[in-house]
Amino acid sequence: MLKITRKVEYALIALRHMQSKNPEGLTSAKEIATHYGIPKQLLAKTLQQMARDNLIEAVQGPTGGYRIRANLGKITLKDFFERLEGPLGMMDCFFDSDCVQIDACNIRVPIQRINDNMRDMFSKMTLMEVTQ
Amino acid sequence: MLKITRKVEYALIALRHMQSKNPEGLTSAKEIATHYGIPKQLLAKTLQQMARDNLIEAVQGPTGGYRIRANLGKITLKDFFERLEGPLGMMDCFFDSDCVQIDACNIRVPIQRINDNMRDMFSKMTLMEVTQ
DNA sequence: AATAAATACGACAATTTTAATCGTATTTAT
DNA sequence: ATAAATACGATTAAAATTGTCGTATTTATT
Repeated sequence: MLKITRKVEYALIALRHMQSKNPEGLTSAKEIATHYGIPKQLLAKTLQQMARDNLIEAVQGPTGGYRIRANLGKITLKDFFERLEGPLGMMDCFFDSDCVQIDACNIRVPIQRINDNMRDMFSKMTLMEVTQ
Repeated sequence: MLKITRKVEYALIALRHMQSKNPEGLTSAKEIATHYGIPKQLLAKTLQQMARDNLIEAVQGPTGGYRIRANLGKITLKDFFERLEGPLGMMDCFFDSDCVQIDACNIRVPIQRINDNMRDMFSKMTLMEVTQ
């Protein structure tokens, strides 16, 4: 429990890899996948999603690839996680409240408080702290 | 991602329920399961595990049940989570490091730092904060 | 113009993890 | 003796995650 997904993991690996290079240069999905031994297609999808989110920029065609576009020091981990995986909640009922027991439930509010603490923590950390 | 499991959820519901009652009185798994509409057997297992961990006390036989044994104000959420679910880590490689890419991996250390922050946060909260 | 290497992306399959159930044994109040 | 509770290993079911496939598009290079 309380684990990050591979998607987030691969995204962070990719960002950190690009961060360590010339900011103008392009990095292909293949380069990252082979270097870190991770599945290329899955990584590619993650990169594409980050491109849609304007975190990185995609260049097509051969010699194409990706480069970092956003200021990673200004993107909080909370935003990053939520862009890739949706709202951050320790229990599902925080979003889709089709739980029939929601009235009987006695821990929703206290867990919500803990969750707020967690979101708060991730709001105080930036992507830069992971990638630099 | 970053979700708690049903086991932890059911354990918290049970503790909070017992907390609201006479500390000497006993509560059966059945009572909690029917009251909150959760699976009795699974809840029972969770209660049994908490009993083994001396968080609660079990009394067998008819009229048996469980009562809180530990001082919930002295048990941190980190300890609670780890007793029920094992070590708290955002990536599996923190424990079972049979990951072949562990040398190539470029985010283990920074993620470890974030993880430390998370554990820190849960070390500063007690079970009492959820159950009272 | 043809080719090759890259991104783009929906659909599907496989795997893993989580959740729930089953079956049986034990304890003990009535 | 019976019934109602806990105890717990084994198994099944469901859900979520992870990975693959197939095809389309873009574009530098020849």
